Amino acid sequence: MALTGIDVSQTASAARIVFEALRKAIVTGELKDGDPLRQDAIAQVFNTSRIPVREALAMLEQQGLVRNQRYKGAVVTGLSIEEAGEIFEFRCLVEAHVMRAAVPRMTPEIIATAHAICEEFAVEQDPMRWGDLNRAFHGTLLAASGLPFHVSTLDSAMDRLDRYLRAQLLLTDGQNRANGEHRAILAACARGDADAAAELAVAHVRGANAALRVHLARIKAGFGQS
Amino acid sequence: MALTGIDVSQTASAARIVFEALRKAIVTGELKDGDPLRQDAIAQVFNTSRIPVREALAMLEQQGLVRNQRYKGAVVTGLSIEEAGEIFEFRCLVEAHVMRAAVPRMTPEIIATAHAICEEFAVEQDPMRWGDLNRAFHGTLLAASGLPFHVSTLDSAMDRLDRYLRAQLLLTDGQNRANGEHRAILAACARGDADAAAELAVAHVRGANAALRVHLARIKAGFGQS
DNA sequence: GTAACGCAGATAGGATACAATATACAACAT
DNA sequence: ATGTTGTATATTGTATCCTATCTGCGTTAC
Repeated sequence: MALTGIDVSQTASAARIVFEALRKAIVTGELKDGDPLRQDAIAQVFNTSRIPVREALAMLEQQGLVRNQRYKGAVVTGLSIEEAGEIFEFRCLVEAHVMRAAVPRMTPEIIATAHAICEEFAVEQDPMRWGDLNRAFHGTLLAASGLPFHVSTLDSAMDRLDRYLRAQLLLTDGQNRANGEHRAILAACARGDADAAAELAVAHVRGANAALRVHLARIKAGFGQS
Repeated sequence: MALTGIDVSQTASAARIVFEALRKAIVTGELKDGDPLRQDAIAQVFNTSRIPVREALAMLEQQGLVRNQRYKGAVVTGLSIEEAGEIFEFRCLVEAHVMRAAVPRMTPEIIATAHAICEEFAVEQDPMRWGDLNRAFHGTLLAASGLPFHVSTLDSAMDRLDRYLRAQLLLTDGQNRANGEHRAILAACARGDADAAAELAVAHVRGANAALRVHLARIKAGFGQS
């Protein structure tokens, strides 16, 4: 028996595929706040029936990405400035803790991987990929912590914030700033300075929040309208 | 038109009812780790079809309370000692932060409500209600923080831990200990000492974790078997 | 003219029916 | 006896159909 095969049982159900696709579309901002999600339309896109779509919407609601109103349908949930601010503070709190736990456990391989992502981020031309690379960078470092519950909670928080972060990266000097801060965090990790890495991570998150507030305030004041 | 009525549109869908009922059954320990959840059986219990049941199971999976395996069905997820320990530490981290934010915002009414729950907890005979009262106590204080995302995250963490806490309350001197610690926390809140309240809350959570570890270790060693 | 009413189309919720897959067990070959 | 294979049954995944509810627009009463 020298036969190599892939685990067929892992083939995802339609519901899971739809869930992941919708999740990504919401997180990246492809689907915007308040956009209605029509079961029929989604079912057609994925060439399936509405049953798996409904399961996907139920899951998205649990993640806080969608609001479901009986007999009215699902819409993408937005965030107020206040809500976004709270979630940023949550990230600061938890990410600092996780980073402190992660630094002493980082192998040279992890540092190298993060470094590669960092460099790719710096030279990437396509703004659509910045968000992905940003999350990959943070995810790589945090995963070393061995604290999967904390990390998954941060992931969930990031899902709520990511569209706003992506928008902010595009419209300001965000990419450069993020790039510099990522390098500083990585350097602290590489020299094993957990406290510095945690502090830099917090500053990084707070900076993004501040930039975002300015950006949203401008839009609200009518400057950002197209 | 002096007619008062309730918002009929809030009548929950079958999926939501099933979700809440299963969630409560899992959280309270009525459904135990590894118990299989048969769609047909659940549908019969709630006198509905399998469609809403499947949506409920999808939601429970997002909450981490259930694991769904394609064509095999859903089972209640258990927690290893390590996983439970991590979630306890998460609670310590977040609850301390939320408590610090909550104390300066606590009104006399909130203190009074928490006090009433505390006293009810002390004299309650039915062990099945201890868990509910414990959560109500913590929830009342934390809600004052005005940090709904943090609080909902803590709630989700509690959902994962609660069955173990309830079991531990039953088998040790847990109720007395919890009761004393609750009163100490409440006293700190009442005198506006946020730092003390946060520290006491952390000690309270860590104590529960320690008691639980001892309890689980005993079971593992064969002492706790019936 | 305005506001209430009613109807029609659109859309979500749910039940039933069918397909796909897993599991247990019996029959069979060795 | 043991291991393999076929088959029956249980269970999950999905499609289709029906029902309940919402929404928008035209009608009508005042």
